[in-house]
Amino acid sequence: MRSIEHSWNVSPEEAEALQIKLAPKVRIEPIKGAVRSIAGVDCAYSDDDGTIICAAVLLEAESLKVIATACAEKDCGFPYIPGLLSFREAPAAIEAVSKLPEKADILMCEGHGISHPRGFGLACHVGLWLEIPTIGIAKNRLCGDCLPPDKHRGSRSKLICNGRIAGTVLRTQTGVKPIFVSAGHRITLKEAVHWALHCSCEARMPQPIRLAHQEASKHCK
DNA sequence: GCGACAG
DNA sequence: ATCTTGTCGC
Repeated sequence: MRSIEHSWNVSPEEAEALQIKLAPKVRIEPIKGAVRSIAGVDCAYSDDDGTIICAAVLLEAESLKVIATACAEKDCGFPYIPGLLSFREAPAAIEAVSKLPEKADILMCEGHGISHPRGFGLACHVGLWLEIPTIGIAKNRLCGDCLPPDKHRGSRSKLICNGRIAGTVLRTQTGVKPIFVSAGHRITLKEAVHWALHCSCEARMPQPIRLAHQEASKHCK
C-alpha cells in the first residue's frame, strides 16, 4: 500500500533496474468499489523541445462528461527510449493527475501497462506511484505477438508477451486500426477492455485519452 | 550481425 | 512526440 517513491534522476541502466525491482509490486486484481469516474492523462512537447506539458482530465464514468482538468509542465529530464517511457513522462503525468480536485476511480494512460518487456510500462509506474487502478492504452505494439482482430467494433485478439497474455488488441471502431489495451495496476485485463470500449463510442481512442491529448496539445502552442 | 522499438 | 490539408480509397 505504501508509495514507491524513488528518484527520477537516473541513468537508463538504473531505470531498467528499477523496473525489474518494481514490477513484482504491480497487482492485477478486480477493481474494488464502484467506478464513478475515469481520468485520462497524456503529454505533449513544446516546440522549443525541452519542456513536457501534461494534461489530466476527469470524466464522469457513465456519461463521459468532463468534471475537471489539470495540467503540469516540466523539463524533459530523460530521453525517449523504447521501454523506458515512464522515466520521461511519468513525473509530469503524476503531477497533473495529483492536481485534479478528486481522485479518479480509474486512470487511463497513453502507453502500455504490463504488455512491456519487463512487465512495467508507463501505466504500471503511474498506477503504482499513485496507488490507483490504471489502464494502459497504446496506439502501437511494444512487445509480444498478436493476430489482427476482426474488422468490427468490439473484436479483440490476445497480445502475448513471454508466453503470457499481457494485453488485448482491441478494435474500438469498425474498420479502424485497433488499440493495445493492458492492465496497469489494481485492475484486470477484462475490466480494462470493458472500460476502454465503454469510453470509445465516438473515436478510436478512449474519450479520457482523447481529451487529455487535446488539452495537452492546446497548452503547447 | 540484423530487425524491432509505447511516446 | 512532431512537420500538416486535402485527398485517395473502401
